[in-house]
Amino acid sequence: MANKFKILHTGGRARAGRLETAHGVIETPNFNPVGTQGTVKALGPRELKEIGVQIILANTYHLMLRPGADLIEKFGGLHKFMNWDKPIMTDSGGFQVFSLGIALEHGSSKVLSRSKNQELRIKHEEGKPRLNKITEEGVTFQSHLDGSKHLLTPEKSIKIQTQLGADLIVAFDDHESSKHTHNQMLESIELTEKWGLRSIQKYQELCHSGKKPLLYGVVHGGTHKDLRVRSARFTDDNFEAISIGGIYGDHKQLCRIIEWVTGVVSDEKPRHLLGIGEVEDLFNGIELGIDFFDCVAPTRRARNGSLYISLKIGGRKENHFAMNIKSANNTTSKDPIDPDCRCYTCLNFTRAYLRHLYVANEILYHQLATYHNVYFITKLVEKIRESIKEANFKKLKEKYLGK
RNA sequence: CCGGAGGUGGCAGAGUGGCCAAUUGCUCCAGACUGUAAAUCUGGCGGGAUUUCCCUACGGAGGUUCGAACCCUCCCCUCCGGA
Repeated sequence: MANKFKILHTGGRARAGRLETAHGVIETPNFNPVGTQGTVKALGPRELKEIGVQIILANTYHLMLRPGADLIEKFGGLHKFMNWDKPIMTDSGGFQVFSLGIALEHGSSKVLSRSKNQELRIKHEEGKPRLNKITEEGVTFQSHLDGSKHLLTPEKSIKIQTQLGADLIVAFDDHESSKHTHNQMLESIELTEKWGLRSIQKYQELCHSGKKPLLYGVVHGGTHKDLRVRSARFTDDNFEAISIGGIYGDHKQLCRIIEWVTGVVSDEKPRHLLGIGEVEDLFNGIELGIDFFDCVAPTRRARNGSLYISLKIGGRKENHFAMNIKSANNTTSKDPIDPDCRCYTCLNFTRAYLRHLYVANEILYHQLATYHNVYFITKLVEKIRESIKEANFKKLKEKYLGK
């Protein structure tokens, strides 16, 4: 039977288990590399399997706009389209639709701080702000590709996700920034709840076979404890799987939010922390009972020259366990990125060569760098999984993060 | 040798009397990155004190001027064309 989640080991709130899906088993805790557009940037399925990646995350928003859900369905679903026969999770598109428009108005730090100039330029060119409109029905937004207008609703999101054939899907949720008042946040989670119920309804309408996907509800509530708890209870009451979204703030804030949610939610349901996946957060999240993570960190960091390194050569939370391949001191380095790493990149290439590839803008850099980072995170989570089985988690965490 | 063009910060290349320590691009240096509009973005890039500051600088040496990268004279060098 599909979608069977089983916890096999626990240690405090931390747990290790397995989730069965139509496309195979995922061992938990696990990390989903992000493959927004039906590809983990710079890595093919062959490399992903070689690394040991068990699941990837793709995105409803991007795929509905290009190449379109109907087209992918005609190819037999996303698995066949991209030639990946292991589990796929799709995001609902809620986050993108939010970050592409609403963020501009409300000033979401997560989105705005990084693309302010770009946003402003586009705003100027079009002569009007790109605001997305939220109504009870759904979100009207403009495509980032051609400016065309679209309406995304819970029903549409679920429909698209089933067309794509994902194993794990996410209910369509509303997003508010961390700066919102308690009242505004309350309104937001009420909308998320309504949309959640409509997502469930559509899901039940479309999925009845034994191969039906697992539907995650999304817990929101910003940094307000009562709202997070309320949202968590609602999600637990109505969904078979729990995801936590709308995460803002520092690592400690993040811990608080996770703690509130995992303290309320049923133990036997899988829990996914949306969009989070720096090393420090993986340890903290797992300690507090998270089973799944997805994050662009390893892939994006790789492309931007930030490569993960182990404790032995200076990896620590302050530097996000990463070094910068661009640094001048790598120019003549005959060392690999990380002497302890057994990945293809580290076994075969020097820092000097990788730096050269980066500086020369060569495609191979992206392949080798992304391979390393995804490998690093995948193996780290593997190690964490083992540590839970062997009741060593606390020790391992202390080794990485200190006391 | 004659004619023509030109010599600006690591490179290319603006500026042609004060708002120039000098536009811009590249290189270079550093940093950021958490449900990917991201092979992106931000900052620095003569030296020193390190709020409006000082010094050395636009091939070299003089000169004109209150003031010159910018005008004049001579010298050196590069490129193109002709002998």
